[in-house]
Amino acid sequence: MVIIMHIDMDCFFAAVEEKHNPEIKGKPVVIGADPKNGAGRGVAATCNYKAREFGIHSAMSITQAYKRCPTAVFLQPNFKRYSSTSQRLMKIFKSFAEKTQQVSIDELYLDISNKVQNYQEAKNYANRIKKVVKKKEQLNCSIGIGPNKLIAKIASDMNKPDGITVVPPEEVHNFLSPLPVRKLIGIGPKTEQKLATLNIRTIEQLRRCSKQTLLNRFGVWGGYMHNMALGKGSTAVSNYLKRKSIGKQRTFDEDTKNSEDIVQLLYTLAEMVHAKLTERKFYFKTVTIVVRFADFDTRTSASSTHIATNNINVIKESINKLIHPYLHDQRKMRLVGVRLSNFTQKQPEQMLLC
DNA sequence: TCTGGGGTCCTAGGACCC
DNA sequence: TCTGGGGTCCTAGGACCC
Repeated sequence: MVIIMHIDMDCFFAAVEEKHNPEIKGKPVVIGADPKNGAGRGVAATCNYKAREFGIHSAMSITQAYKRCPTAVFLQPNFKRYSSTSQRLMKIFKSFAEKTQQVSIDELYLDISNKVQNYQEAKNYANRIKKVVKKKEQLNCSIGIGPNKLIAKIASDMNKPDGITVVPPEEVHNFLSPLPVRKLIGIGPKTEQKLATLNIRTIEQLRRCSKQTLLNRFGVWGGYMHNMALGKGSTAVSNYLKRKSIGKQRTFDEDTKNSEDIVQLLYTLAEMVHAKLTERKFYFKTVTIVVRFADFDTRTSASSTHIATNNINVIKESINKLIHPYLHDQRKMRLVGVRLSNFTQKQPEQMLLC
């Protein structure tokens, strides 16, 4: 019997800050952009449950969050702190299963099929994991257990914070049926809206819809959605993940039309991206720049070299070439970014000088 | 009114090759 | 003048996730 577990830390960034800074415990805490007394740009990355009582949530604009609770503790994210905590946590989790798959800084799957006999034992196993995490790191997590990754993932979200939700195979249908389609991975606001026009709002309604209807409306993705509604999901728990791209983007403090500032920022981003590239000993073929105008219209433009390289000058030359048409746009720019992709790890063959 | 930054995956069209 | 089909690579945009 396959038993998959999904572990998700509760309000991870905020919890790490509270642990590091005990005097803010019990207060609403928002991690994200600097609110600058209500004039800040950007969004809240996460917040604790106390802040949620004020209606603050992640991805909310930081000025909105500030309006809802000006007295909250606003902190800028300290990624070094989060990633070192994450590394220690992952080490703990990985000691509980041979097959694990980390999906983000605070989330992972465990295949515990060979660790427990049944779902009751799986629940006890989850309790043991939580105890160790609480003792070693003073942090809470929520755990979902099910016959595949999809069910485990949805389950872990059901009893937050500090919860355990177990969904044995025979309960999968009842578990999923009443939930909104939005709970399924990959169904976001757009797909939710399109499904609503077919009168499909719950997972049960999605399951009862004919597969052919979904295939006609959404293509292969429709068939995949139908499978999810039936509770089918992948059980492959593997850590193998190849980096596909490395990028950096930055929002200007104020929208600008100043070409020098724009190119300067792109060069700075290029250097940061290049540093990451060399750290990983990668060679790239494609440079993509992204430009967001003040009206949020976002454009990307890419160019590729025939042979992979790790030369920073290639990045800068591509930037010069790609940014040029956008500098003549009437609108001010809000954000620019640089992304490298199409990687090889081997040194590209030397070009023959002839 | 305002909307960050790091990513992945998919689609669709065009160029080009055989 | 009209004309195929398969494959690969590149580019642009969109949807989604944490």
